Amino acid sequence: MGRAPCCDKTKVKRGPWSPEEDSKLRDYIEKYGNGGNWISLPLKAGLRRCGKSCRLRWLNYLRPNIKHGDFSEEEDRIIFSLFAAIGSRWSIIAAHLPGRTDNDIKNYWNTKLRKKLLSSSSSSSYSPSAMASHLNPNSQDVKRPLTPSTTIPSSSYNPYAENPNHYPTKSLISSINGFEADEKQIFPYISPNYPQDPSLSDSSNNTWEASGFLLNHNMCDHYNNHTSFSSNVNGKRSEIMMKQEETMMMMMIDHHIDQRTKGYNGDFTQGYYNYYTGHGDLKQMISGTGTNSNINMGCSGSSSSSISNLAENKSSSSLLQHKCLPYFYS
DNA sequence: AACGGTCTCAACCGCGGATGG
DNA sequence: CCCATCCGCGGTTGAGACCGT
Repeated sequence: MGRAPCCDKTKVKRGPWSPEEDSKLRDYIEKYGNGGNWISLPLKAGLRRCGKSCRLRWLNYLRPNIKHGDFSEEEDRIIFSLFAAIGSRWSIIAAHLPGRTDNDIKNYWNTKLRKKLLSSSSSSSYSPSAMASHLNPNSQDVKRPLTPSTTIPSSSYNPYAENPNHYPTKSLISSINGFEADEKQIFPYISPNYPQDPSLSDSSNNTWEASGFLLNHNMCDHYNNHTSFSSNVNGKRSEIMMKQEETMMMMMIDHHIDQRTKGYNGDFTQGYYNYYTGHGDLKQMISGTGTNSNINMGCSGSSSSSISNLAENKSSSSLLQHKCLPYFYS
């Protein structure tokens, strides 16, 4: 048995809205609001429409302060950053772009941005360096030579599936705030001793702390309170910079997972990375002058108590949990 | 001008989650 | 707890616009 329809399709009008219908809907909502019930609204407003259709029309087209027309480069960059970090969570992405609707952004991504990204990348997936080149149009894409692919199941979303060596490189690192670094400066932070199988690690006595890779990331204020950002060494810090750093971090995590799952032919389950952050910025992390904090790699599921305790002992830090790509060992 | 292919984007669909009785 | 209802979201569709030949 299927799901009951939200309204009788034979009694409601469908398809494009007429100017008369628009004005009826606008007038009604401006006078009375939606009354907390979209389903009953069409009857009250004198519209032969489904309530869901009214809601969509209002939210995506009639509501005040909707921005139509071309997206700016800044908006493009925000979309690229957020897509790289959280994927197709259009409503969340829309929340960062005042006046834009999730539907608008989704359409824009599907028709323009995705092609833009793919045309700039040799891979048909969303590679980090392609993302990076959009985060910073001045960065140069540095590619490693192609080697045989891993046996990671293609059903999993894997941005490296077609080009597993297309990891974050200098182009990505340098895209952050114009800072120049190379991968030799970054990847020693990934501990070579991290256990291949998370079940081999003892999370009861904080050994996770030593098994992660060290990364200083100044995201705590962003997550704890969206209205407050920490400043960088120059006293200034923009939200886009935060997003770029977050993207950067996710890509480094991707890299780490990929390294650890190379050749693995079993099943993967979706899991979480637990990481907690300290203060300082990316520059300080790379140069080793900041307060490095631990990123706890590979702990699937909810956060472990040891890491929670660790976070609680650091007043200036916070525990974050990021749902990551489905690369985990099952 | 005519035609066919491609693109755009408003609108629809169905699912999962929240809520309330 | 269960169930019904509604909301919000992300994926998909298709009519009309646009473009190339």
